[in-house]
Formats: sequence, C-alpha cells, structure tokens
Amino acid sequence: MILDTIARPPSLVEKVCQSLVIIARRDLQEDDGWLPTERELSAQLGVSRSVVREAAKRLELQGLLEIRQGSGMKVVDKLHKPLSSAVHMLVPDEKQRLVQLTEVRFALEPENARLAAERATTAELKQLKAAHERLKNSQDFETQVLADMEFHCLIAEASGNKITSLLIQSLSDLLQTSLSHGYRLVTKDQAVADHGKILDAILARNATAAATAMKSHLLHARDDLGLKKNHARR
Amino acid sequence: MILDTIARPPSLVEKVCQSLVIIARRDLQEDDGWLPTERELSAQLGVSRSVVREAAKRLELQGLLEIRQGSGMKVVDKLHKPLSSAVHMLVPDEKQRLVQLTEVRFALEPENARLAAERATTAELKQLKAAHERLKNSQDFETQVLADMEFHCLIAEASGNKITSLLIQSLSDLLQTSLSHGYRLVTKDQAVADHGKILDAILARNATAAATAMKSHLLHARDDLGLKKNHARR
DNA sequence: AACCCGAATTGGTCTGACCACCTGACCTCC
DNA sequence: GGAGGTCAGGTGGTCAGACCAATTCGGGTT
Repeated sequence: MILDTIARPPSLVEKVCQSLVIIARRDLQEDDGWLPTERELSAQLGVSRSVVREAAKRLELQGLLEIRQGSGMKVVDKLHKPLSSAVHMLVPDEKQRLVQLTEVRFALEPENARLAAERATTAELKQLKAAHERLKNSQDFETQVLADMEFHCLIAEASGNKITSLLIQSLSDLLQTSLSHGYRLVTKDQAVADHGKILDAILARNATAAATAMKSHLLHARDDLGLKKNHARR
Repeated sequence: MILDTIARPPSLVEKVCQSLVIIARRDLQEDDGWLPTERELSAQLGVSRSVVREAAKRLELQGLLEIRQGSGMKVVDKLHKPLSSAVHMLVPDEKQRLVQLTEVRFALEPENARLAAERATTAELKQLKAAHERLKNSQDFETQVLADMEFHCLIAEASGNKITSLLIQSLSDLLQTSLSHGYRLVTKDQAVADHGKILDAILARNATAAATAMKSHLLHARDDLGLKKNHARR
C-alpha cells in the first residue's frame, strides 16, 4: 500500500475549491458576499452538485464560507476556526484548556505588544484607543469580554505578523467560549488598569514597557486561575 | 435573514462524525487503524453513503483521517494540519511566511524551553538527548532538518502544554516546506552547538538558562534570514 | 400597520449507478 | 526460486435525479 505523501494530481473537488475561492472573492466585492446556489454552481462549473457540495463544505471548515440551509452560502473570514476546533478537540477539559491557553498567551502576547509598539500605524493606534474606551464604558459582562478580546487582537494585528494575529484570534475565540461557561479571568477594573498601561507604552513607542505591561496583565489572569485549582500536569 | 450563531441541533453528518471518531479510536487499537469501507459504514450506521463521505472528508480535513482512493480510510494523528494550511493560505509568500514564522517561534519557544526545564519527565529528557544525538550524527540535509524539528517539538511536548505543542508542530511543518524549497536557516554546526546549550540547561533544570539559550538559538536563525532581505512590513 | 400563512427557493439527505485507482493473487519469464 | 507483468475484485470519486427540511418572501387577513 502506498502511504507516501507523493504529489497527486489535483482532484476535481480541489479544482472546484479554487474556482469557488475566486468566485467568492469577486462576489464579496460586487454582491453582498452571497454565492450562487449549489445547483447554479454545479451547472456553471460543469460538475455535479456532489462535488460543489464537498468543495463548499471544505471551504466552510477552513473558515472561508458559511453555509445555511434554506439561505445559501455566504463568504466570511473566520480563518481562525480550524485551530479553535483543533484545540477544542485536543484539550476537551474546559479548565485545563483555560490554563494552557493562558500559558500560550503569556508567551505570545508580550512579544506582540513589543512589536506593536515598534510597528503600529497611526490608524492602528486609533483603533486601539477606541477599543480601550469601549472596555471602559462597557456595562454588561458580554460586551466587556468582547472589548477585551478586541484589544488583544488589535495588538496582534498591529504587530504586523499575520500568523500571530491568527493565533491570537483563535485563542480569543477559545477564551470566549470558556468565559461564557462561567470562568472569569480578572475584574473589569483590573483589566482597564492593565490595558491602560499597555496602551500608554505602545503609544509612547516603548517596546520594552509594552511587553512588561502585557506580562503583568497576563500574570494577573494566571494568578486568578491559580486560586481555584493548581496547575495539572498532563 | 438569520445570521446569528444560535445553537442548532446537530446535523446528521455531525452525529456520524462522532460515531466515526469512536470507531476510529477502537480500530486504532484493535486493527491496524483501517476503518471499514464507506459502504459498510453506511449500512452499519444506517445512513446514506453521502453522509458517511462528508463526515469522513471532514475528519480528514481536521487531520484525523487519511483517505486514499482504492485503499480506504486510515486513522492518523495530524491535528496540526489545519493550522498549517490556514497559515499557508493566509501568508502565501514563502519568504514572508518564513520571517513571520520565525517571529512567532521567537515568542513561543523560549517559554517552552523554560517550562520544559521545570516539568520534563525523565523519559522526555531521554528522548531529547536521543534527538540531539540524531542531529549530531545526521549526514544528509533532510535527516538533519527532521532531527532539528523533532528536538523543538519534543521540548514543546515536555512543556506539558498540549496547545503549544500543537502550535510548534504546525510551525515546524510549515518550516519544513520552506526549507525544502531552498531556504536554509543555520548551519548544522551552529544548530548542534545551540541545541547542546539548550539541552544542558534543561537537563540541569535551569529554566532561565534554557529560555536564554533558546532565544539566542532563534536569534541566529533570524539573523540568517536578515542577511538576505529586510523584514517586510505587511 | 402588524401579523400570519403558504408557495418558491435553498441547502440536506437518499439512492443506485458508473468511473478511476489500488491491491493482491496469479502467472510468466529469467 | 525470484523478479516482473497481468488481471479481477474492491476501494473511494463522481454523477444524476429525486425527495426532505429549513428559510425566505410576498400576499392576504386582521
């Protein structure tokens, strides 16, 4: 039996995938982001509906499409979903996942803050300030969590590194599900204070201070977790 | 039109996915990891072959299955593939991807080394030593790259954090494709020397030294990249 | 104007057929 | 006896057409 990862000629659904991506990009600008129906695409591309379906499902799993029965297929940008679901599967236990999540953020985010301080454009700085204001003014828990997440995601984007941006998006996504299940990392006041320090450092283009502020912010989150249960090895 | 992410009742293919995962786990122990044929599963689970196919394709995309025409479906463990392909799609340019990849590793891996120094089991230390020996004795370029990657992956595993382990696996996977396209990060001698320092620090349970050694190792890689072309902003 | 209902439309599932590819056993030839 | 070719059977890949289920949207009722 052959198990080598030799290059195989692209299958039909792979070709259709590429075609769909092209059509999707075009429709995203012209139309509302809604793709033609499966039957239309089937006729248009000269393949059976099964193939169109498999290709669409594939792109949906990659976070490029959203498929809803009765409505149609819409172009979206959720490239972080695959990683989220992989982590969800790899670490099913909610508490454990939250702990490991925080550890990874502790490694990634200070470096993001450092790079953001060095590289952020003025437009990105403006967005950061806006997100911080939104957190300050947030009333209910949900919008607070969203504003918090957005702040971190914006820093990742401002680092100019698309990979880390993708990772932070995924981690935030996972964090949100955990939080909505009752876990709470830090109080709003603490978050506002921490974010304020980070923001100031980035605005001042002080990379080291930004990294340090981010570290202490995440340490607060880690400590908050530690109060409930010690770190579990494996 | 409804676009809310309301909880929807699990569709048929989702149920079949779960069933397949269960069957896969069982077959991985009893048999060789080969699943029944699509037709058998179709009859066994009481659904049409289309549904079995979609579920299988889904699990393949998640890195849990490998499907080969004419052979069948085999259980594999490549949970890192989804992230790899997402990054590949997000940053198509090889050179740029390599640069950003290195940046992310620079954030993640020193922390991994630190945690590994604190938490590694004796079995993991043994594996690390073995991997290091393999790098030392490597002759051709390919085995050298593999041994290098394995060393980093083992450190990630020894950190006890499954998420970071998954990330490093993905990044290594991406790195390998870049390397096979002609990019070369550091010379073998440099790598052996760096890895030696990292290994010594971990063996000595010196977390800080491990992190520092890893940082300098990655700085060598980064500098090597910088010689060819400056960092590109976006 | 607000509400409700049903036809049209969309993706979801089923069926059964055929095609392309892989495997393994058999057979030939050295 | 072993290396290589051949062929039948089985596998996933693709196709076509039908029906089911969720959604939309327009027309009618209140």
